[in-house]
Amino acid sequence: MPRTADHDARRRQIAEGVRTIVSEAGLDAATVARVARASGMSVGLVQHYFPSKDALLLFAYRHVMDRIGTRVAQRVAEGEAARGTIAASLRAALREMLPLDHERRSEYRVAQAFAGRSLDSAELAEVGAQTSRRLRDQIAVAVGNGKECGEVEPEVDTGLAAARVLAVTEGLAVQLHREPHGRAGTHPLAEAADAVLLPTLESVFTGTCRQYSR
Amino acid sequence: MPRTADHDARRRQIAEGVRTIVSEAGLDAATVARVARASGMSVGLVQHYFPSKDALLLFAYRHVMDRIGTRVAQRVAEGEAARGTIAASLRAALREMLPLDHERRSEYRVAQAFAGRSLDSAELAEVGAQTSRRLRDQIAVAVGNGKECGEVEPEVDTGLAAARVLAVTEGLAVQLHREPHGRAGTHPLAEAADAVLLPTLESVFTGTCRQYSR
DNA sequence: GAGATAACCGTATGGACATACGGTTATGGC
DNA sequence: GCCATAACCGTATGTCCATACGGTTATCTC
Repeated sequence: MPRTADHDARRRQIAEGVRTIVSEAGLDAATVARVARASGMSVGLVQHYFPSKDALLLFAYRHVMDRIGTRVAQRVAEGEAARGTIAASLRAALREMLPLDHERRSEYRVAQAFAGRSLDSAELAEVGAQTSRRLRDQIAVAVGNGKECGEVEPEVDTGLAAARVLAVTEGLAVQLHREPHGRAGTHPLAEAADAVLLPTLESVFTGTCRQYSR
Repeated sequence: MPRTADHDARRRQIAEGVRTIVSEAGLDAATVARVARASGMSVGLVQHYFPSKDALLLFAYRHVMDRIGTRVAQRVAEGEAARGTIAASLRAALREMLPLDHERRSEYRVAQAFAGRSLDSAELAEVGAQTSRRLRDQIAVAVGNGKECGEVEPEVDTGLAAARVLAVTEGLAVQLHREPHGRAGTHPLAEAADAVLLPTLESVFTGTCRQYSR
């Protein structure tokens, strides 16, 4: 047997290169040659791990979106462990989607760039759609738990509430990214984000939890 | 004097070509040659009216965003003329931003494509930011009018409410575009849109108008 | 009706890039 | 230690495209 390499690790390394380039200079700047350099390898090696540039970009997109989805899920889990209210842990999770710091801002830019290119490619579009569904389902679960617990009125339409919460979060992300300095009156970004997010959350989570733990 | 042409009309004609191509096949498909063909003219003529491709795209982006902004303003004006509630005319205006029919869907796709490319170009980003500010200001005016009229409680923060309404609208647009068939339970798109939009509007416009006209 | 000038056309050119490909190197098993 | 084979490299190739450019046509003015 010849020498071996960790294919998955290599691919992730390349995807990180894509992420860096795209977030700094946009998707058009992500040529194979530049991606190779950014990942510290040669053009030929990148070709070795991906059959085409399309496959490369698709993988990178999935990579980034998975990271976001995972982080959101993680925050929800943390919230449950901390035994806070469901509304509080959902708030923490949703904030993971907002471009509030360098890391998340970078991810947001990448997601935006790929969303734009999704007009061409059904495959890319599917990645975005899947991520969106996954997020909305996670929110819906939180709302459902809220019903059992007493934080949410039983007659609330779970799916609709989830759609509304996701909509306000995504829309807020758009605005935060366009105006990173914060609006006239409101000072730090974090406050502005809560000022938009919390009223919507409170309109769904109107009650308080009856029992100590689910 | 030699023969003359309507420069503005020509430029708009070209911008329409861009819009068609981008909405059907994405920004990458918008080569100068294809734009020329789609607008029914030669490559040379397109060059005659735009100094560079960047300038061409910038103009086209402005063109599309202006159209959206104008349509929104128009709906608000219509609502005032009809003497309905402010909430009702705002609802009509916001629906102009949603990808509910072919026309608006096409515009949404173009806006999305350009938003993605805005990572490269500060000029493109500025167009998006301006449009966003314009929309939020229009909403803020509506909320302000609502206060005078009695539809909105005086202690509501106008800017924040506007940001929230815009956020939910933009976020809803994202979801509608990704799932054009409508979600499991909800039948036509229009209903689904209202189901998300109206609760948010009602959380701002809680009262009824005291006087017959402003 | 003449000619000046803008409107308009088609092709040439040079650059950028994705991909193909032949070659080199290192390392697992024997 | 040797050899098979994957890991890895650099360059060649052909395509696509934005832009440059020289040429043609129509029309407004006088």
